[in-house]
Amino acid sequence: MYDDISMTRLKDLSQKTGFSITTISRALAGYADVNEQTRQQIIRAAHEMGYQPNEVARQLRAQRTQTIGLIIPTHDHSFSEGFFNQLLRGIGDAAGEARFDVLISARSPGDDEMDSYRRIVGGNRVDGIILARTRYQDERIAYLRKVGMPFIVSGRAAPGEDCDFPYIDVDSQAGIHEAAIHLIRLGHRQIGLILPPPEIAYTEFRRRGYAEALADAGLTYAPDLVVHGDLMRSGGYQGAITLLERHPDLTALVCCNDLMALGAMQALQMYGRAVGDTFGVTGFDDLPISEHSNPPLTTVRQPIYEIGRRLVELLLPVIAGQPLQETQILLPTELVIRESCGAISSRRGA
Amino acid sequence: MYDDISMTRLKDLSQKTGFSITTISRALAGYADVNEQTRQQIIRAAHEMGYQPNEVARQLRAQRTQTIGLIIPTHDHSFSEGFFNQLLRGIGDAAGEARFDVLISARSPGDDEMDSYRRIVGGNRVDGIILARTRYQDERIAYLRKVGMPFIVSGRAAPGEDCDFPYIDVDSQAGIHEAAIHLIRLGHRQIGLILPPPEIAYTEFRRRGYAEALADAGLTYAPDLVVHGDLMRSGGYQGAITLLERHPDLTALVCCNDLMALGAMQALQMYGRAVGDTFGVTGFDDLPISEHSNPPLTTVRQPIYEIGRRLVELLLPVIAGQPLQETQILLPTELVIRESCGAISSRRGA
DNA sequence: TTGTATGCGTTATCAG
DNA sequence: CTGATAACGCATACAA
Repeated sequence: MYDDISMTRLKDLSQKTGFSITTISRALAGYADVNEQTRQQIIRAAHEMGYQPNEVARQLRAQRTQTIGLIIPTHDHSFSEGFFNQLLRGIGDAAGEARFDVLISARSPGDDEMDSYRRIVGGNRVDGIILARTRYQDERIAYLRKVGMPFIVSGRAAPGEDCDFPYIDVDSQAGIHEAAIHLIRLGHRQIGLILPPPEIAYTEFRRRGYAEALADAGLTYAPDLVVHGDLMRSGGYQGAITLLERHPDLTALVCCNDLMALGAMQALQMYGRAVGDTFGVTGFDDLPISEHSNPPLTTVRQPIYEIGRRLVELLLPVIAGQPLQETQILLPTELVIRESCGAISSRRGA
Repeated sequence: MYDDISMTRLKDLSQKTGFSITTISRALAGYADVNEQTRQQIIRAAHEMGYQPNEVARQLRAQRTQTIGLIIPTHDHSFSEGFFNQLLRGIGDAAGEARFDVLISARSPGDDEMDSYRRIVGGNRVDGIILARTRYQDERIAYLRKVGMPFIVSGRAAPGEDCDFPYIDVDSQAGIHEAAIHLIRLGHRQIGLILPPPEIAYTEFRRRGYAEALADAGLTYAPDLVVHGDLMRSGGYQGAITLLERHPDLTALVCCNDLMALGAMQALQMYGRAVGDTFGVTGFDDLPISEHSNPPLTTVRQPIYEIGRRLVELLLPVIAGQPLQETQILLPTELVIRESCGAISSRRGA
């Protein structure tokens, strides 16, 4: 209630200077058809009274918000450590440079996610949306398309689904393929896979990368070597245990993100496996943390920060109504080899 | 330009149903003085046409935005790994539960930070602000106070400055004191300190905690055992090297956040110091990463996520005009002892 | 129970 | 060069 002590409006400037609101507005906006003396007088008054245009009124008037929306499940613990931070940093930087703000809607566990979308998007709070972690039959995408809100997606549609929207994704399939091949080259034959949850669109790409690598090496794909995890440490931990119980002869594990790889390593070490020596583990993402794990994690790097930046750089023209040429971008990954993948033949001291 | 395909307004519902805008508005808002049949008819129409109230118009009308502002330097690399993520997660969760969104303004390197404040705050884009990482003579606080925008601060004013605003902080001084005492008890006498940048308000609290601990143990405070770092790994790395060059007999290092401690450990190990054995290192924050460093970091834990939540919980009543009782909260820290602090006498194999 | 009129603060159109 | 007026979409005081 003790708000707005110094809230100055055009009307106040008008009263102070004696000019009309229109003239004030035009003077401040830099229009040429304002007497230079008048302008100076107005600018001085605006300065004195600490005038700051009401952005909400501007938004209503202009039907533009200079804001990008991002709807994320902050309550999802994988948020706090993993992918989203880096992505947000890239988004924030690029948005800031373009004088855009970022509106974050954090859906709480009980809520319907679509409610957030309807409120933010349908409520005209943003000019465009960045959507992350695509899902099968993603109704968010269907909604955004229906209402015509500019959007860009981090991650393609799942294989076999229509993918006629702008996105940036990395080639998960090739990335996981490379990681699996790396393990195979090191001599591993019993290789488990910890996938993301099945509803996530890229899960199938990663599964395929793994399956292909096995096929390339003449190994058979055993479904019981594959489990799903929750993309957090706990998922990797439990997944590793499950696989270890099923297959005590397991010697390697492909994990579909770094957090799960870290959790898996913990379980493996608890089970007495020598990760980095006789047991191999790979991750995906290359989070900062992964460089400092014990042993340092061999992982499939994706340029998350850069992706965040480019998402914005792609979204802004769409918002401005300029059709893009390059609208679907598939980035390569890079296998970062550290020390978490040993050879199957013990090489300690070799 | 191909926007707003399905943008329905009250006016459209009015045309469709034949009722006035007022009645539509009141029916949808659940007012009792609307004929129940009318209401049903209106609700059905709203549903059919996918009506979603324009939040910007509502904001302008109500002079409230249901939004909390957070202005952060995403370009600051410490953002992506450190304190802010966790804080943001806490803020996001608590805000989401209260149906508030979070507006993030990411100032780019070149910009004047105060411009962001003026635009967001003076522009009425938010109902309240969360301000993090207080500085000396913090002009942001002066500004928020001047314009009467509700705000709450993560971190007190620096010692000796007025601190008549609501905040949540941890007792840095006691925390660092405890860490330093821990090292002293383990036999360390030559203990370095890597502080945050001098302009940060809590820097002096942490310096005092260190100085006090030395005094308690009858050790003298040597200014050349103290350096400032940038709160990132690089700062810890460089700080450790500086101190090591100055004092080759150094056996322990108190670092004012975990990231710097991690960087310092790297430098120390490069210089052949046995961190966790003959050399002791402590951090501050207890980031998830610190549990998994090598060796695992002994650190002063602060409940960052919880702080984020409580910041929102404190801010909301202020926004609602309810004066708070407890307005300045000082939380205790907790020393989490892991393996990065050895005793000065070699105990390898002891 | 419903409708008319007004205003939130801004910008654009148009007339003087 | 300047000003009156309208409109963005919504919600309310007041009238009918």
